[in-house]
Amino acid sequence: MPDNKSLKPTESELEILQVLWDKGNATVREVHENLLAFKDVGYTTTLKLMQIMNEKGLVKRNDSFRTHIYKAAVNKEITQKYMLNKFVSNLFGGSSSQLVMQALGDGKVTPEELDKIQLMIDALKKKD
Amino acid sequence: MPDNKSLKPTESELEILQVLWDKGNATVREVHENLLAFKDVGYTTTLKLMQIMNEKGLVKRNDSFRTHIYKAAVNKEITQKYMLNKFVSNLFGGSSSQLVMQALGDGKVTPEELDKIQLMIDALKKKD
DNA sequence: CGCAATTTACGATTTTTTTCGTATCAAACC
DNA sequence: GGTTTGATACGAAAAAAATCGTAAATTGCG
Repeated sequence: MPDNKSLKPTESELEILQVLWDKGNATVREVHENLLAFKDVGYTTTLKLMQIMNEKGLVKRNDSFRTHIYKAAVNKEITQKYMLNKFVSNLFGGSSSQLVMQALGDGKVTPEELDKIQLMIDALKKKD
Repeated sequence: MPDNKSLKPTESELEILQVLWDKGNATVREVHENLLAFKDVGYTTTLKLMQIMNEKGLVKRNDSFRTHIYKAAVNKEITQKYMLNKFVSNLFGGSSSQLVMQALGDGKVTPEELDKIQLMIDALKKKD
């Protein structure tokens, strides 16, 4: 099981992690290009952030080549879960179901996804 | 419908908002006492934060008395929704259903709450 | 080889957020 | 009335996060 130390990525760090989770491996330039799609930021800013993340242990890098190759060092699901807990207690007084209701209400969930969620609910109910 | 300006409370500000949403009205001291339950912070820090929030328009205050009385100036649900959107795009690549699945998986949702969620799903499905 | 392009390293600055000390004022108390 | 208590105002510092400029190194190419 991947590690779970008390790592709390900042918002910018999360943006980078998302790219890495998605791509698996990536260079600074690749990550940066992805960020540019929705954010205006300089290359060296991205670079610096990724260097810091490396020091913190949020990412790993292979620097045996001239162009370093990065990958996430924290597990996606674990990080999501950790941040989700924080978020739920920060904004929903700890009630996950309240958050779920809010999230479903945004109208962006397709019927197919609703089906999947329903399956999950059924499975959870059987457990009791 | 309450206002919706692009107000982005910080983490500390959210902690204060939660107290105010819960209590309706509260003095600085009351809020501060609530914060102390889970956080170590000085009184004037809380005071200052609430003053800033007042300037920003996050809270309103009645200062006709010596001891000011504060209340939230932003709607709870709207704020939750706004922050939720940010969170979903920050951590779940914009997929609400992914977030829902994660949230349900934490095992903290009671069967009764599951029922409520299911009702909501049914209602959403009918809409198509 | 020498030049252009790309990359990392690094330091420093800027911006945002959080924190708190000190001054001041008003009310309550003896 | 003077003192203690509890409140706000305000400025400034500290801490955290984000940004970027510049320099140095490596690679590839003409």
